[in-house]
Amino acid sequence: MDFYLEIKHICKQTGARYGILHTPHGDVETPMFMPVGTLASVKYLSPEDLYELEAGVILANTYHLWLRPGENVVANAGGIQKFMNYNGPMLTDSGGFQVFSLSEKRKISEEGVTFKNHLNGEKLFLSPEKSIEIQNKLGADIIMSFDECPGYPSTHDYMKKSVERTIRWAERGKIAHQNNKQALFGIVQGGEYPDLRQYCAKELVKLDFPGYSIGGTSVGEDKETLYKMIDYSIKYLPKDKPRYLMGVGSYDAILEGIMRGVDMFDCVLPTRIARHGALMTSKGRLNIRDKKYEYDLLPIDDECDCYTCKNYTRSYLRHLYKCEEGLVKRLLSIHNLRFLINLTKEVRKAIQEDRFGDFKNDFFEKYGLNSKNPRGF
RNA sequence: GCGGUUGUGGCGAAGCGGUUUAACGCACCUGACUGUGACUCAGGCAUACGUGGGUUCGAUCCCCAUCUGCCGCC
Repeated sequence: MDFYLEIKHICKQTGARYGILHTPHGDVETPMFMPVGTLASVKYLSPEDLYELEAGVILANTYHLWLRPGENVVANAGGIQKFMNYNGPMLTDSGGFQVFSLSEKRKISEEGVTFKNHLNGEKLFLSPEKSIEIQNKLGADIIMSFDECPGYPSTHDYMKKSVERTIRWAERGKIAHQNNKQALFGIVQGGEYPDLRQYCAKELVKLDFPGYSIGGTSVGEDKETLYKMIDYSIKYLPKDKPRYLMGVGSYDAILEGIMRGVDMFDCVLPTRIARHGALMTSKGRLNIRDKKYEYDLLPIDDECDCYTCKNYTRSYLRHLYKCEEGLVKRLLSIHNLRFLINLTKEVRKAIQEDRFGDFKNDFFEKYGLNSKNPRGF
C-alpha cells in the first residue's frame, strides 16, 4: 500500500503523536502544516520556494479547479503535480467547504449541491460522485469526501440531518472512488454536538477510510468550541490512521490540536494574512505596514531561518508593502509558512523527547496566551 | 493692459442661502482575515470653504474689492 501513517512515537507527557505519512509522492513527517494552493498554486510562491520551505503536502481545491481550468486540463498534463510542477504530496479538498463559503449561491439536496458559478453565474451541480470523479482526474495523493460544512451555530435538528446526509455522501463517494493510488478521507461533521460527532465518526469508521478529517471547524466558532469539536470527534477515530483538522492555522489551535491527537493541519491564514501585511513571529503578531517599522533594520523575526528573514529588513519590507510591490507578498508568505512549518518541526522534536506538554506551556507563556488572552491569531 | 474663468483638509473633488459633525476618492494611521469568490474588508486622523468688506434673521453658496492659477485678446 502506497499510503499509510507510520506512528513512530507517542509523547508520554501528552499522548501527542509523531509519525511519518507515506504517500506516492514521498514521505512527510507528522504533525504537519499544509499550505493551501487552491488554484494549483500557493499564491505568489514557486515550487522552488515550497521545497525550500519544506512545505510537504500542498492543498488544492476541487471546486475551483473544476471551474478553471477544468479537471480534464489537469489530467491532460498528467495530474496536478505535473501540471503545477510540484514534485511532492498533494491533497485536494472536495468542494464541500464551498457549500459553506458560497452559501448564498447554492442549494443543497440529497443528490448534491447546486452551485451558482461565482465567476459567470452559470448553474452547476456537484455531487459526491462528481467530486470524486474530478478528484480522481486531478490526481492528488489524498482526496476528500464531499461533505456539507454547516455554519456555526447550527441547530441540533439541522446538524443531525446534515450529518446523516454527509455520511451517505461519504459512502457514495467511496463507492465512486476508482483510483486506488489516492487515499480518500472521510470527514467528521456534527458541529459542537457530542452525540452527532460520535455518530458521524463511528459511521465513517465503519466505512474504513485510510484517514479521517475533522470538519465543520473554522466556521466562526470560538477556540473553546473548536477544541470540543476535536475532542468529541477524535476519540472515536482509529489510532493508526491519520487525523486531519481542516482549516485550522492559528498557532495556538495547532498546538491544542496536536495535543489532542491531530496529525495534519491546513489553513489559508498564514498566506492570506501575509498578503495583507500581518506576520507570525516568535514575539507575537507583527504588522509590517505599521509606522514603527519605517526605520527598523531588523528582520521580521530574529529567531526565524526563512529566506525573507535572512535577507530583508522590516524597513524594506514595509516600503515594498506601502508601494504595493508584488515581491512583498512572496516574501511575507514565505515567512509565515516557514514559521508554522518550523513550529511543527519543533513540536515533532518535543514529542519524540516526551516533552510536548512543557513545550506547549512554554510557548503559550512566551506568547502571552492564557485563559485571559486565549487568542493567538 | 482688457475679457473670461478658477480658488473647499497633503492631493483630487461634491455641495451652491437655512438637516451637515461640510460628502466622497486618494494619501496617511490602525485593526481584521482560519478546508482562499480575498492586492480584500472594517475603522480612524486631517489648522479644508483664497483674503477683506457688504447684503441677509442666516452665508462655502449672492454682491463689491483684492490676490492666485488657467484660457483668450490687444
